[in-house]
Amino acid sequence: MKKDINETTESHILNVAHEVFLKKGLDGTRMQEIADEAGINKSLLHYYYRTKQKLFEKVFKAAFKHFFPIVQANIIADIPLFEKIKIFVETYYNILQKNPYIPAFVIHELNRNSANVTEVFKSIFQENNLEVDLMFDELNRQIQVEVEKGKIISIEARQLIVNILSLCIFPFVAKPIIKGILLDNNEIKYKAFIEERKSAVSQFIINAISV
Amino acid sequence: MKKDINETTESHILNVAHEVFLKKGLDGTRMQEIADEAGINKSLLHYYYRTKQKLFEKVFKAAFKHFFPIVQANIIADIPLFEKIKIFVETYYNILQKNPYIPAFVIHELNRNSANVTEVFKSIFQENNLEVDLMFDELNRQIQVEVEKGKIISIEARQLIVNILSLCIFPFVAKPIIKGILLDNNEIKYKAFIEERKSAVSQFIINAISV
DNA sequence: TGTAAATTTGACCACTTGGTTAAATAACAT
DNA sequence: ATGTTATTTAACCAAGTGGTCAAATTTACA
Repeated sequence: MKKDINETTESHILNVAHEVFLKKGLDGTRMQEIADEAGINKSLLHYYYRTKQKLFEKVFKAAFKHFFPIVQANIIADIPLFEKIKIFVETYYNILQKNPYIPAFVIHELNRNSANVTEVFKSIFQENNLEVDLMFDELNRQIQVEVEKGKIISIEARQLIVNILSLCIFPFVAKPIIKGILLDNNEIKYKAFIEERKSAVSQFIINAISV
Repeated sequence: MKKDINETTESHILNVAHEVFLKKGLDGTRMQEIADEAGINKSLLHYYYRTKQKLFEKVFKAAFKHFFPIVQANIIADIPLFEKIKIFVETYYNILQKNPYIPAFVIHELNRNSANVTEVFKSIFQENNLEVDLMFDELNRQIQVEVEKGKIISIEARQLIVNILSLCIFPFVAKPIIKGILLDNNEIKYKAFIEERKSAVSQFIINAISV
């Protein structure tokens, strides 16, 4: 990875580390490889970030924020439910197309080290002033209104959100399987497959909850 | 892990290796740890399995087969589509509840080393005499019949299968997130959340494709 | 029982790993 | 120019790492 002319060494290291960690994970990454990839001496990594763990945590936190991006803003937005779903799915697919490897990375590292997960969550939610419970209360209320209008079936907000996220994220983390088994290992077919889902998935969800 | 009295050392090693690899991944696993966990000398691992890579491949292949278990048999079964979906989802959730960490493991290792993925697929499909294309042709035909009867909307078999697998598998690979963020880090709530999905997901899917 | 084969072990090795340290260089203020 | 600080490097280290090997032990069996 080339260093931008107006980029500090410190942030350049972070960019390269992001690239390598995402591809190889914490355990699979060597400090030497990051140094080589960044075109610098290995000691410089430690000069700026002390330890591998600290460098990794910086990268992980940033990646995690990408993983939970517009979720909250969209969920509590004051727009009709079906529209909300459409916008969410399309926005999320766009983000994932730009950052396709983040979900698999985050999921693996969380499964690998679920001990301090909660702390990471807390610090991120505090920084961004997120209130998860309120978010779901709000969504549940909106759902309830539609249910009483007889427009949709009853569904718990958390289950709905997990369904939506499943349909958005899984095709990216399972890319090797989908592409390799279902799509002749053909990248173009995979791209088209994903592209089709941008609209198909929201329609699928809306049908699923429509009465 | 305790060795069964009527278990050979060789298969005991494999069981322990399975346990450790699943938890820590290829890169995160130390041969010494497998040896300790199995209560044997490290040299014995090499005696039976030559290298770490070879031991890993044995474990991975077995895990992968669990990941793609009844899929095929169910897809081509001669039963009504809606029933097929119900049975599939419930069976798959049961398997996942018994092997909750296999999907995340397989997904991570595939993403990490997509080079020889295709070979692994081929050898597994040959061993089990699977014909993916025929499988989907069959399912597409069944879908087409229902479409013409005016009972369901048109959907490509591969997209439908990916939707189903997404809704089944994702809640397991994303367990730390779902449990940690949505469910107060409460294991019982998570268990209940999954349990509810066993029937809810198939209903969700059936609604989604019903006309 | 004796002995050949299979199993298991401890000692060892070359190499890699994350991390340290002191010295060298560049940047900068006076 | 000169001293001061920040950046960068090369050399090095202790603790692992996967893997080997010869010897010890157990098992099989004639």
